[in-house]
Amino acid sequence: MSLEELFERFTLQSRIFKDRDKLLPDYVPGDLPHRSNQVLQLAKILAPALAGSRPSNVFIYGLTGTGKTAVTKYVLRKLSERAQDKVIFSYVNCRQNDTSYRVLAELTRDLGTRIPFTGLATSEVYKRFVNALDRRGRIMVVVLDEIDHLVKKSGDDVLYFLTRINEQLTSSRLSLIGITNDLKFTEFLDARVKSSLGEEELVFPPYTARELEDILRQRAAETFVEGALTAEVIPMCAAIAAKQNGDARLALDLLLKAADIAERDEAEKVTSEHVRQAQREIEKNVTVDVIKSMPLHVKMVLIAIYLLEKEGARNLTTGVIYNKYLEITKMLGMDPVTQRRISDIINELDMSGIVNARVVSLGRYGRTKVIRLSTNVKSIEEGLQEDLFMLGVTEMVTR
DNA sequence: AATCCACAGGAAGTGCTGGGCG
DNA sequence: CGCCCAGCACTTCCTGTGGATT
Repeated sequence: MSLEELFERFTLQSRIFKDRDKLLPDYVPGDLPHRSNQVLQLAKILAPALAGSRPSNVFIYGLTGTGKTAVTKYVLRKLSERAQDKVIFSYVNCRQNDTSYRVLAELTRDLGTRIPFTGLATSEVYKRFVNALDRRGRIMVVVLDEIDHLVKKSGDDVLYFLTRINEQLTSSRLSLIGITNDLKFTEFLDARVKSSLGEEELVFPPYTARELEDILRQRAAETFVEGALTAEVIPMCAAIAAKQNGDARLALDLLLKAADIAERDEAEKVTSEHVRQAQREIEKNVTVDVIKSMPLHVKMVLIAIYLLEKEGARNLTTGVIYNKYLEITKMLGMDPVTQRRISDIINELDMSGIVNARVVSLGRYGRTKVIRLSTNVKSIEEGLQEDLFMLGVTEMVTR
C-alpha cells in the first residue's frame, strides 16, 4: 500500500467510528452510569470549598477500573466550573510521580511556580510549596491518585507533611483526596496520617457484567456509527471484564481494540471474533512492551528463567536462576550483578506479572523463592526476540 | 528439641547522570 | 567554578527464618 493510499483511507469517513476519542482512557463522559451515589457523596464532601471552608480529607478505595478516577475528575470538573478560580484543584498521579520530590514539584507547578525536575533539595521544594500556596490565599484540593505507589516507594513523609500543612498556612487551606486500589495499603501509614486522610471514606465496588454493559452502551452510542457493532460485542466485552474484577477500563479497552481491528480489516461490523482477537492482543502487548523496556540485567534474569523452563527444569529457586544467569553473562562477556540484586529483580518480575514467585521453606534445604513463568511463552519470546537472537549469535561464535 | 540450610530482605553506601544555586 | 541535590542500579554487610532432618 502506498502512503497516498494509506492517508486516503484515513481521510475517508469511517464505517465504524463516529468519534474514536470517546473510548480513549482519559476521556471522562458527561454522565457516569451506576456511580451517581459516589458522585453525590464526593460532591457533598467537597462542596464546602465553594463557601471558602476546607473540605474534609477523603480516602477513596476501589479496584482498578471501578471508576475512582473518573468520578473524581468528574466532580472536580463540575466543581471548578462553579468555583471559577476560588478553589485550586490539583491532580497528581503517583504512579508517574512516585517520590516526595516529584509530587511536591507537581503541586507547586500547579500553583504557577516553576520547579526544576531535579537539582533542588526536597526540603527546599517543601518551602516553596508552602510559600506559593499561602500567597494564593485559596482553598486547594489535591488529588493523589494511586497513592499506594507513592507510599510503598517513598514512605508517607509527604502525606504527613500535606495533612499537617494547614498549621503552617495563614491565608490558604488544603484538603487531600487519596485514591488507591490496594485495600490493605493503610497498614503502611503512620497512625496520624491514616486518621487525618480518612476523615471521609468512599468505597467503589466492582461493576457487575450488567453494569459494564450499560457503561459500554453509553460510550458506544457516542463512539460508533449506528449499527457498527453486532449484538454480541458489548455483552462479550462486559463478560470478559466482569471476570477481571469488574474492570471498566478493560471493558472499554477491549471494545476499542476490537473496533480498531475491525476497521483495519475493513470489516462491515465489529464482531465477537474481533473481540477475541482484541483480548489476545491486549494480553500480549502488555507483556511484550513491559519486557522490551526492561533494563539489561532484568532481561538476562528473565532469559535465564525462560531457558531453564525450556530445558524442563521445575521448581526454580533463586540460586538455580542465579547460576544460569552467571552462565549467560559469562558467555556474553558481561559483568554479572550480585545475588542480592537478582533477588530484587525476581521480585520486580513478579510484580509486573511476568513471573510468579513465592517464598517457601524447604526445611533442611533452606528458605528460598520458587519461581515460574506466569505468562505465555510466545509473548515472552516476542519481548525478548532481539536479546535471544544476540544470545544465539554469541553461542555460535563461542563454539 | 536443636540444628542448619539457602536464601529473604533491611540498611547503608557507591558511582553515575543530570541537574540546581550563588 | 565548586559544592549541593535527586534518582537509579547496584554492592556490601547484615540479621532473620520455616521447617525437614538430625
